[in-house]
This record gives sequence, C-alpha cells and structure tokens, in this order.
Amino acid sequence: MDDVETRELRYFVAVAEELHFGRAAARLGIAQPPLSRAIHRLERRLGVRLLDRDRRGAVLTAAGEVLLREARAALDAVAAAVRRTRRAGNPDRPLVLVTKAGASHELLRRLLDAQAGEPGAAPVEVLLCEVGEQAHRLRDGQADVALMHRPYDDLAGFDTVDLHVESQVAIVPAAHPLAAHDRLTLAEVSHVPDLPIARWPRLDGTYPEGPGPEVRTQSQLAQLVALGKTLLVIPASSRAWQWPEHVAVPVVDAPEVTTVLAWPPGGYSPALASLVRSAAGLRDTPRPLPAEDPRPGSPGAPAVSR
Amino acid sequence: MDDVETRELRYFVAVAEELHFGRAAARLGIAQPPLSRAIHRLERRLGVRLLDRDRRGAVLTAAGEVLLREARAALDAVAAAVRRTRRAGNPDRPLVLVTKAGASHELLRRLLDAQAGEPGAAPVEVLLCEVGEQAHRLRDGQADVALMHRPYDDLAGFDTVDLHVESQVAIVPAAHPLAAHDRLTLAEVSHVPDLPIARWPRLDGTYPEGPGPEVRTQSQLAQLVALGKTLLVIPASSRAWQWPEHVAVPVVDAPEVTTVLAWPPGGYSPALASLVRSAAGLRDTPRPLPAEDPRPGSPGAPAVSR
DNA sequence: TACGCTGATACCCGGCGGGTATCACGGCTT
DNA sequence: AAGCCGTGATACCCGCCGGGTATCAGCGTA
Repeated sequence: MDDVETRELRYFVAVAEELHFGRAAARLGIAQPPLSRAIHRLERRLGVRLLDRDRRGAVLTAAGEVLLREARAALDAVAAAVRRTRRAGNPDRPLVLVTKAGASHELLRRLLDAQAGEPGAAPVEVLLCEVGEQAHRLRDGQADVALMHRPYDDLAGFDTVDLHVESQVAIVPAAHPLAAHDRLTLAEVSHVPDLPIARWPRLDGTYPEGPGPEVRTQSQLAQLVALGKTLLVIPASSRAWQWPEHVAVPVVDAPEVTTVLAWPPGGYSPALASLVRSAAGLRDTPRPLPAEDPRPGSPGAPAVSR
Repeated sequence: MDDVETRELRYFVAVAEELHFGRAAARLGIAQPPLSRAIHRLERRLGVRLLDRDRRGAVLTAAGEVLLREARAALDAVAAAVRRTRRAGNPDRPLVLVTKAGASHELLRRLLDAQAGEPGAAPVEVLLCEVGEQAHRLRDGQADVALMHRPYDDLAGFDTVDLHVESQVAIVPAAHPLAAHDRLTLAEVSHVPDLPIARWPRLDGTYPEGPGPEVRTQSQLAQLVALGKTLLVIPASSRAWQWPEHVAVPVVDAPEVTTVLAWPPGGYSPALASLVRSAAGLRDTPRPLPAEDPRPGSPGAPAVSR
C-alpha cells in the first residue's frame, strides 16, 4: 500500500523543481498526462496534497517541501547504492577521492605519495569538485572518500580522520591599505566597505543578498581580489591563491581550520582502510621539518609569504 | 538504464537476508520465479553478480554485501521520506521523541515540562525503543527527535544539542565484594572473573563471543545483576537500575556521558525548533540546586545513593 | 537409482505505465 | 467582451512488464 517507487520520487522531484508539469515532463522525457497521473497517485498513496495547482504552474505545499528534501536524499541513497555496488563488483576499481580544486594540494600530494608507498596500494583517482560539493559526491556514491575542512564543510554523517590543523590568512589586494598590516583580526576584515565579501550561489543557484560580488568559481574570486574588489579568509596552505597581486596576512583570531579525510560510515573496503592508514601515518608527522620536506609552502608550516 | 526501483531493492534485501529464494519469495508474498527474474534483472542492470547460487541456497558476493548495506540505507531513506511527508501533511501532528526505555527519565520529564510550558507548544509523543535503536528510528522517519548518549550512541549524521553531562557508576550485586568500595576504576570492573560483562545482540540477532550472559532487554540485565551474574557501567542518572539488590559505585575514570537531543539535519519543522529551544533553555541550568528541583536523583546532581 | 530440494526456464495473463487527443478553466490581449 | 493561449485534468488505447502456474535441470542424499 505504501511502497513508493524511485520513479515516482524522480517524477515528483522534477515537478517540484520545475513547478510546471509540462517542463518537468519534457525533462523526464515523457508526456505530461502520465506525469500528472503519477503525481496524483503519489498524493493519493501518501494521503497528502503535495502541490497546489495554479493556472500558471504549481506551488509546493508544506508537505511538498518536506518530500522534496526527503526525496532528494532518498534518491541520492539509491544512486549511491548503485554506484558503490558497481564499484564493489569491479575487482581493480580505483578509490575515488574528491576534493576542492585548489585547496590542500600539498597535503594531498603527501597523502598520495604515502599511499603509493604502501605495499599493494590501491590506485587512487582524484576527482575535483566545486566548493561544498564534496559531501554530495560522497553521499551519492560518486566518490569513496573526501578531503574536507572543518568548520567550513558539513561533516555530519561521515567518519573522519583529522589530518592537519592550520591557521587562516586574509588574501587582500596588494594595493589595499590592509596589505600593509602584518596581522589582522576578524573584526578588521569583516566589514571593509570597499572589499565586501563575495557571495557564493546556494544549492538552487540563487545568490544571497549582500553588497559583495557574485562568484561561482575560485578563479573568479582570485581575479576579483587581484582587481581590488573583495577579500577572503582561507587556510594558510591554500597557495593557489598566491597571485602577484595578492597579499596574505595572518588573521590571528580566525578559527583554526582542520583538514580531514572523510568517508561514509560503514563502508570499509580494504582500499579505503589502506588509505585511512596512510592518512593516520601522515597525521603523526603534521609539521615536517624543512629538511624532511623541502617543498616551499608545505602544509603545517604556517609561514606566510608576503 | 540504471534506474533501480525500490521494489527491486526490497526483493534483493529479502533474498540477501534469507539466502534462499523460496523463503524470500514467501516473505515477500510473491512466487519464486518472479523473484529469481527480478534479481537476475538487477544483476544485469548493475553489471555485477550479487549472489553465488548454490544447490542449497545462495551466498552473497562482495558486491552483494555492499548492496545489502546500501540498499537497507536507501530503503530507510525512502521510508523516511514517506513517513515525514505524511506527518508534514497532518496539521496537528505530534512530535515523536524516541528514547531508550529506563534512561534519562528525569531529564526527559524536565524537557517535556519545559516544552509544555511554552506558548503554543506542539504535543510531544514519546516512543520507547530498545538500546541502540534510536538512530534507526530517526533515520527511517519513525521519530522526529531522539534522546541519545555520547559516546555510546552513533551520532553520525544528526544535528545535536548537548543537554547534560554526567559521570558513570558501576551497578554491582549488593552481595559482591566490589559493592564495598566507594569508588572504582575501569580496570577494576573490566575483567572481574565472576561478573563478566553481558553481551547484547547485534543487528542481525546473533551474539558476539564471550563469557558474559546474553541479554536482550534492560530488565533481563537488571535481573542478572541482582542475581550476582554480571555488572554494568551506566550514567549516574539511570535510576531505573536501582533495585534493592543493586549497589551503585562511582567509576572515577569512566568517560563522561553526555545526553544529547538529536535530530536529522535539515528538517526544521516549527515544532522541532520549539523543542530544541526548550532543550537549549534546559541546558543553561544543567545543575539545578535542590531548592530549584526537589526531586531526588535529578540529573545533574551526580549524587549516588548506596 | 530415485527422490527431494534448490534455482532456472517457459509461457500466459492482467494491470499499469506511457502515448495521443481532447477538455476545462483562467488570464491576457485586442 | 470575446477569443486565444497556456495551464493541468480527463478519456481512451496499446504494449510491456510484473506476477502467476507448470515444468525443467542439477546435485546431494537415502
């Protein structure tokens, strides 16, 4: 009586996102009448009205809002089941590690080196994604493990190993008066009138209100800093930002950022276990001496070049 | 091409649990041939062999193990979507709070009192469950919010508010020499030869190996302590254990237990928000003076009666 | 060797998902 | 004011697929 099929959830999500039966049907590749029927049947089964049909489209009811959120999560879980099962059936599957582009690449390289040194190490494939997308990739099974940053990323629902703790720096335009400081506080960088904080899109693609410029990628943001339009506060090791027009100034009271290795709980493949072991070994030497690691800007060495 | 329906996942879970097509079909209320067909189709779609068919049943492949775990999670998510949507459509729905029977009942009463005092408070329905079941009830939508205990319960994937921190006591038979101590250490209670720790069933109903008695409910455990067969270490406020044949002795080096209110992230109904507010108010007075709270054994007052 | 138990196969039927054609209704335009 | 357009709803048909029964095929065992 109350077994809902994933097809019905996919249909509902399409309608809830488009708020228009015709467009949703086109997106799904079916005609509009069967879609209307399916949504009606879903409403009848749940005993709940999900959409208020209007002459120019439809709007979600409160219950519809709930189902939209829950259905997305459920569909993610189903997609994850499929992806993970497929990979589990593939004997020489690589481990997929997802991380933000441009962040922690030194640490990532050390992790990959350490893992490659392990005997019988599984190959690791690196998948780069947009800011904040790692959790989603992990949840829907596109990746096995992620590099994430506390407190920035939402770590709820994942097992984690802390890899590295570091302080944060403000990246400001070299020509700006703030660049002359050798240390700053959060208060000093929070509301600089001519350097408003950039705004990132929400999950639905819209932007929050505010004075700052709208950005969608990290390189846009880097460019905006170089142009003197904005500033940002990031972990000290994110050296990708270090353009000639940038200056990094330590922010003394910004919360420390912890780089963590995160993975969905319960899924202990041998390959993942091996990577976690490598990561734990890395953690034991969080601050390598320069002699041990001659690369400049190595994570753990919070030296900020100005 | 790769859209898997929940029906197929339910079918697979049944087969994977029974390891026998005939019994699984009977449990599902269908005949065996369609079930075989469905599993074959699922294997073909995933491109992965899930079961090794044997003459006397079937055994899971590695990929099958993965899918069993993932499919259970996915089906939980779908069930949660249905349940939460149904409740969201019901205007005067009560908030369902799930907790372990016998634990934290004083704190729970204070929470319910505080919530009832709120203007326009939503009714709260209390659901009692077995040890360790709260997370599952929360995940599959049978409950909106849970009282759980760190570090005992798995809080991964939930938002939480800490309510109360307390130390732990050992509950030992009154006739046992350990009862004469006025304080104990973990080392002293860990491997007492004549009081082996009881064993709880795993999720699949089997018991881990060990010398301790097998228990399934808390009252069985209480009875076994009274009979001098075992001991246990629990938070000081779990007064349900306090039988005449029991003696509670503080365990000085046991980790502190934090009672937390936990709920699935993202689901902010007004009723839930109101309860979380009540809980946060409670947290601000974690150790009420006796004058403020004349009830004996109130949580926060770690007085241990012997 | 025959029986029994397992899952696989063959075949049929009915329901349901999907398609096209059309309706009902309200807002907009002229 | 009247017609048109765009919305979702309804009516009806068809083909596929899920489910049923009957039966087969392999292997262990009595």
